[in-house]
Amino acid sequence: MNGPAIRVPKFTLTRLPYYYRFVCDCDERGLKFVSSEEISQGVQVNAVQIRRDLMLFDALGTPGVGYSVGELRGKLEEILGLNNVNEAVLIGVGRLGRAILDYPGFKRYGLSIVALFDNAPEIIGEKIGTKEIFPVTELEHIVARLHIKVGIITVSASGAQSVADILISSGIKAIWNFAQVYIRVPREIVVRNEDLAAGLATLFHHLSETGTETKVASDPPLSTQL
Amino acid sequence: MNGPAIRVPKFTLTRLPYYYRFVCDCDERGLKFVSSEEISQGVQVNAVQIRRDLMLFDALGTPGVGYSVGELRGKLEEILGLNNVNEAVLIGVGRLGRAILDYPGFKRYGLSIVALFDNAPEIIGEKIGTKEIFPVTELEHIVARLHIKVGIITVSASGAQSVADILISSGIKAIWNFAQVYIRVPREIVVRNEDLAAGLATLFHHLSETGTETKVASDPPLSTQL
DNA sequence: TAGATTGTTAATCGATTAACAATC
DNA sequence: TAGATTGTTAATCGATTAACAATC
Repeated sequence: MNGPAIRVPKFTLTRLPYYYRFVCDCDERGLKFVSSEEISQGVQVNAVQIRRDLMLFDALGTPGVGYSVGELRGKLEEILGLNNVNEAVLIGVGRLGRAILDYPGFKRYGLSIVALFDNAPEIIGEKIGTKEIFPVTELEHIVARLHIKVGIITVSASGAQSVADILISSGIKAIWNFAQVYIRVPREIVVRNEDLAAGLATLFHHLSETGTETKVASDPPLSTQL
Repeated sequence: MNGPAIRVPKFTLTRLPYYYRFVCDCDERGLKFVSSEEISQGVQVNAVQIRRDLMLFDALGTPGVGYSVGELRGKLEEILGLNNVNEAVLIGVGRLGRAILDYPGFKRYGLSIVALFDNAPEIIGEKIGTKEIFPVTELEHIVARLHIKVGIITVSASGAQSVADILISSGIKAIWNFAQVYIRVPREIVVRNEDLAAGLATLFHHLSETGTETKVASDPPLSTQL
């Protein structure tokens, strides 16, 4: 499909979603072309960087004109894997789980949460929208049967690893972990440990710096584990 | 207080919260000393990197022994500005706002949300725990009077910039933005744009890569704007 | 054509890691 | 002392930016 196996720089990948969001906005405003300089303004990334990043994926523009908005959008969707619907299960239907369940930003990304799980007997069977909450004992079974590839963990820290283990043994490929612990997984499983508190800490650090020095943090939200 | 104005590498700062979490865990387990190698295991960061990062802040260990858990914890708290209580206001008391309001990870970080704001008449006056929801028209007034330094934006994308503008004009110093837009602020204000969907996108990308190549993403959640 | 903006190479910059003497 | 683990320098690696010819 692609040439000689592109090696994507770690940080390029974290910038792509921002380009994507900006290009979607352009698209919705009806723009046909956009220059790297304009994207640069919108996402706070150097224009050369952007051209270079896009080049890596053969998302090419036209000299003197810029990038076709429609084409670029399509290309980014392809790179980011947004064309296929990504089915997921979510474990832990507390407040955080519920917030994620209707976080507006996911629509664009083709994320579809197809089943919910929790341990608390009093909410099992409850429906949120069209989705029923199942007991965690059903997790392995359902994930395996529906061939779900993504698991979202929103349980407490103490329960996270065991949930992860169940997910892995039922054939999950990627885990998005919001619990306050690092979970350990085999090499072939993709994990993203989302630690909101860590973001907060860096914010506080900047805040505690005195006057002039304060450089502001933005956020290609960064990085990736091996 | 400090010597010749330490210049902290951008990424060092994003790793610190992870060290902190690990060291807290050690502390709670009653450990007195921990080596850079042990921390390395726990947070998935090279041990040399850790020693170097800590060195920058004069968080020194003892050769042959390791780091004093208590001392290191204290030092990290100081660096991350966790000793002073950080008062914040939260604007937008929807599901996301409520989730953040009781996200367990914040306790450690001295974040205290002291007032809530929303526009929806039907929830104004409602109390969440001990905190009342005020109308957004009161925002400027209250922030200024209480000298609040941190604002958390959990409104929809369309409302975010105007909320930010109000916060800024009432003297806020830092903004933690969960809305799906980049907000623009003056240079001296610290912003962290938290885009959960972007995290999702990188997860999907890894997922769509074929077989052997799949290196997993972890996440010193990254980065900082200028 | 002249002006704009691209793709790409080369130069710079910063972050990571390897190596090791110093220290408990 | 011997063993462990540090602090720190030097070497490597990768990411960013400046410069510019090629192209529309």
